[in-house]
Amino acid sequence: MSERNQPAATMADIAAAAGVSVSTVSRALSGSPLVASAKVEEILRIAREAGYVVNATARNLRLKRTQTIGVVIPLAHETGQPLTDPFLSQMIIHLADEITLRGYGMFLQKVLAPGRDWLQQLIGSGRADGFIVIGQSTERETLQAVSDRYLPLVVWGGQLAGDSYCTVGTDNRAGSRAVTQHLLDTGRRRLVFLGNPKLPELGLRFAGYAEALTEAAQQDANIAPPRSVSVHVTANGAYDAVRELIAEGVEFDALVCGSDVIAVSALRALTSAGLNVPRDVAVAGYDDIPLAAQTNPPLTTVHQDLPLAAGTLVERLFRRMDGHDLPSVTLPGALVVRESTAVVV
Amino acid sequence: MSERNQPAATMADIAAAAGVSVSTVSRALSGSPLVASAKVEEILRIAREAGYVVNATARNLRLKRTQTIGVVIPLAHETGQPLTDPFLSQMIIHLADEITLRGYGMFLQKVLAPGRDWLQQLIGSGRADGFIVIGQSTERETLQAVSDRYLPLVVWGGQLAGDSYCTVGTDNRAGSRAVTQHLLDTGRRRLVFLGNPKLPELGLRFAGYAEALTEAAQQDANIAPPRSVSVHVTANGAYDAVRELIAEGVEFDALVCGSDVIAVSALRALTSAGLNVPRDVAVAGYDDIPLAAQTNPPLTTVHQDLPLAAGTLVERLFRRMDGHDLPSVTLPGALVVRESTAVVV
DNA sequence: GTGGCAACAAAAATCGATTGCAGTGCTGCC
DNA sequence: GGCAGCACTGCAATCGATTTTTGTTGCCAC
Repeated sequence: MSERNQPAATMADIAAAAGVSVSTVSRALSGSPLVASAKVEEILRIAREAGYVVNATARNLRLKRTQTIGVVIPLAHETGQPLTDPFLSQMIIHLADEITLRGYGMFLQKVLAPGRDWLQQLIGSGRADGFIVIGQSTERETLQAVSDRYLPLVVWGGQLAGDSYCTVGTDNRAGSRAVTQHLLDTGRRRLVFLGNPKLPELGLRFAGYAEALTEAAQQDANIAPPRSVSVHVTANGAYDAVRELIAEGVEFDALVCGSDVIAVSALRALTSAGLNVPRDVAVAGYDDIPLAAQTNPPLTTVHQDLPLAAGTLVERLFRRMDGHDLPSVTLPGALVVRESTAVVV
Repeated sequence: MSERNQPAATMADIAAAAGVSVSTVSRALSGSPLVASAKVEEILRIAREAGYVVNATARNLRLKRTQTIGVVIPLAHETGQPLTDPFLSQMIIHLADEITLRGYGMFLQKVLAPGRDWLQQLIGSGRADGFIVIGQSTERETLQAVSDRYLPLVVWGGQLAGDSYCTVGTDNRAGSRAVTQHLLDTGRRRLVFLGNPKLPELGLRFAGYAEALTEAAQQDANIAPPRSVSVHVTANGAYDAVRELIAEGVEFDALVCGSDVIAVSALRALTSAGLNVPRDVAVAGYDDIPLAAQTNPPLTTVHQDLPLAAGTLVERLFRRMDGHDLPSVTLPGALVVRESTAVVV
């Protein structure tokens, strides 16, 4: 819009002002060699003076592409919760970086209450040339159904058996296994997993935890069997869960948390219950958010390389947009040992 | 797209399948009373079976509205830096919440190297019905120029004298003044400000700091004059700056940091230099990001209510989109005292 | 029997940019 | 003389939905 409450100039206006046809203006603006260079300059000058900008909507309609990537966050599992996990919000920023770098825009959509065809709707609407879905939530079937027919789609999250859609994520199972092994190696014997294993990523992390435990139990009968405590995604979910665990008299000397956010909350709960970390209980997280290095004590966790993850997601997506049907990628995670799992002598 | 590599169904296809005209389909889909209800049901059924979704681009072109809000992050001052400040990334998430709640989509755009008319371009492109600009960066003139002619624009940031565009932000000057006063009250005398005062928000925070100092100096000659140390926005910017400050032999017993991110970095620098916080040096931040409560020691800072801020931004924007020319708002900030500024007896 | 009026459906124009194709007037070659 | 080529330019169709206009029913009353 050039003036307040005044319709924006169109290409036809510029054409009229320059005394040429609309197509000539279009070509001049797009640097086509089919227009005399003197005329191009004049048209550009007039367009500049009029503050003319090509209307993206009209162009998109005509060209059937939007120069836009859709980033979708389905939140089926905990409706209404604001998404405050720093890991995810940082992910979005990094995605924005990568997408902007490639000259695309980013259309961010939170799906509060996924309906029957939410993803179909989004894709069908033609708002974006490709989609990145952050987290599978409980929407695996939807993703599965859509990916059979729609190529430019990439999902952030753990790779699950039987899923045909393209995911990018760290090896949740291996990461969690490494953390659990580390805890066992440092003498912990009664490890509880904190998080809802029904969510895809947390399920894999629970599996890794359970695997390590079961294996170790064959050597050492003192190792308690796997046990998971589900946790709400609210700010105090883990806090409440841990307090409850203590109140119930459950014995444990380590908490394997499904995420750093859960771990931080668990730390608070333990401390407030008079337990010392790491002396009485070791705590490990997952993600390595910036906060993890700053907690008291600093948190042992599994590092996920966010810039790499975002870069890989976007790179995969663009190649899929070019028609290549690429498989899923599993990125390495790295165990980061800090004081929250230290051995107190 | 309904099938891989197959063009999506259009309204004309649905019309043909239903044996009616396109306009009838359009009306049926939009619930117009001008179509017999039996026919409506049949059309809806056919559309559903075909997996038909109205093409947003075409609709937008026709209706001249996009149901989309543009969120823009200009990064003129530190080009190429990924935006990892948790405060800003959380802000984006909260904005996404508010925007989604109102049935709009969010178009997120990072502007890496603002050109002459970046905002004009963005607005003129017609990609969004209104824009939220996060941070004024060095782009005050651009904002000024645009806001004279374009109403649906709201800016997050400090309110500066002479700016006519609509801003929403906390009272940076007062917040910083309160922190500084708190430090003076607890016995600190040589306070250094950490951050680049040329950036709008940091300028206001520096002003508040300087005000408090200058006033107090009239009572107490021992109070050192205001002094600011500019800091790069990189991960280690503040770290380096503080180490340098120490190396230069500058004496200080408190650091008033322009943001929590700066403060956290400063904490590390002080600790690594063998200084104790808060005994030797008090450190205060600004923003109250989640991390601030978890640092060692926990950080005194100025809390900014992020959900409220995002809500206000969006609410203002929507009312401006309705044609109301609303003035700027200043939200309250709250001093949060934690151990990083405690008095050690 | 027909004029008048609903009630509805179909055709056509609209939104703004892009593009295939058909000119434009002129030169040069066969 | 006729036709191809040159270096452009412009007409008109296209994209897919919406809205306006126009047209066609059916029904009732006079």
